[in-house]
Amino acid sequence: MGRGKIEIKRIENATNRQVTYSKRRNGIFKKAQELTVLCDAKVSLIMFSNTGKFHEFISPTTTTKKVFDQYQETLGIDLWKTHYERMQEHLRKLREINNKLRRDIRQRMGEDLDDLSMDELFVLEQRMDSALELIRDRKYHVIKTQTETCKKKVKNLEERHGDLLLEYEAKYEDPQYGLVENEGDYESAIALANGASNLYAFRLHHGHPPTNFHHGGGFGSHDLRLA
Amino acid sequence: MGRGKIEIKRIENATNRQVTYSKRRNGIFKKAQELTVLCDAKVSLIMFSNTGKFHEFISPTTTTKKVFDQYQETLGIDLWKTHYERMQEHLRKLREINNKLRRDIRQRMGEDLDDLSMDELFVLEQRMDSALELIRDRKYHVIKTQTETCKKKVKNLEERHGDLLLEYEAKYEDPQYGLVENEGDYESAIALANGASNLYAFRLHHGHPPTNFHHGGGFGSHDLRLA
DNA sequence: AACTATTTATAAGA
DNA sequence: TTCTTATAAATAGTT
Repeated sequence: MGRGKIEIKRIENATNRQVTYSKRRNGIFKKAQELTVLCDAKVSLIMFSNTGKFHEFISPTTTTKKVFDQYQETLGIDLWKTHYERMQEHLRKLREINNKLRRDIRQRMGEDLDDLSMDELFVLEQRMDSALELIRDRKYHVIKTQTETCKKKVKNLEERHGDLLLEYEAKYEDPQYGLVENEGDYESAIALANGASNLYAFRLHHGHPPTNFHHGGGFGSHDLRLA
Repeated sequence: MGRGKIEIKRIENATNRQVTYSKRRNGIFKKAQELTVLCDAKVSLIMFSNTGKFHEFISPTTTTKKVFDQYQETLGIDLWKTHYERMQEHLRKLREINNKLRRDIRQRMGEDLDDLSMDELFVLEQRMDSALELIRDRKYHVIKTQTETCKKKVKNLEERHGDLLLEYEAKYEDPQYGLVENEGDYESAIALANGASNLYAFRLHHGHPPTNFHHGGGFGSHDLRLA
């Protein structure tokens, strides 16, 4: 339809091809639009020119996604099936591992034991026992560390206390110091009082490490923590 | 283009609409085909009639999936993004839970304890201890059940042995039974011998339930199982 | 589905 | 690209 009939084969002249593409693209879009209206149809028309330029027509009554979904539904296929399936499989495996881990934990909590054989029960018991030993070791280590830290602090305080005490007594015994200077030491005196209090509290236990800290006696001693 | 000009609006007559749809569909498909060839373009044309009938044209140089992928790539969107994201989020959560479960198990195995506070260590120890008690209870229950089953079997065998013994002795003492009939009892005699052997083995323990079966002494007794 | 008068699309040229 | 226009193609209404 034009000044001359043309053969339907690739237009070799690039400019010509581009012009024809532009004209016919408009033509086919118009046709798609008319079809949509006249026949109440849903049309999706997507085109990429040989230079990669993109154009599309979509009936106003729908969306491209809907057309894609309906396309796949109609043909009973899923173009992204493998991708989905890989994810689904991954999810399934994770859930499975999850359940196994949960079961393991339940058994370590003493539940869900009915399916275990004698052998499995023995193994579980031994593992629990050695784990418990490790946990107790760790606990005693933490306690020991805390105790030592505490001792060092106290020792430090004792030394500072002794120094202060000496200084304080020296000042009291020496009449050349008036009250004015002593007032500036008010906070030091407070600190001194607190230090002495802590010191006394500690000395109650001094030289008597609580028996609870020894292996085998710690169970149920939750409220005895030092911190 | 036809005998008369028509207004571009929905054709109310269903038959007419259907005929027009059919004619124009062919027209637009032909146009798409020509565009594909003349301009070396890629065209995807998907149509659903108002009755839901599906038709498509796709340039032979491509596939519908490729067009969909290229469509999304060109527009920089992912039409199934939310779907994917939901799955990804699901996967992420599962992995997270998984890691927590693994950490819990490691701690129940006495590993990974460095980050635990004193309080947490106490709680863990107590939980492990009570779980261990449950596991031991279960183990002793299983052992007890097995022992009782074994006892019943032995008692049963003892009774059958006694009966056989009586029958056997009766036959020996009674000269009216010849050797021919005794030969038929060969297998019974074997069974008897085995039964007696089992019985003897059992009688070694009889009346002395192993102390290991009692609560508190079972640890390390893995090789003592009866089965 | 085929026909055909008429409208529409478009090839070539400007 | 857009406009023009001669001509090819599509198709509405009819058979």
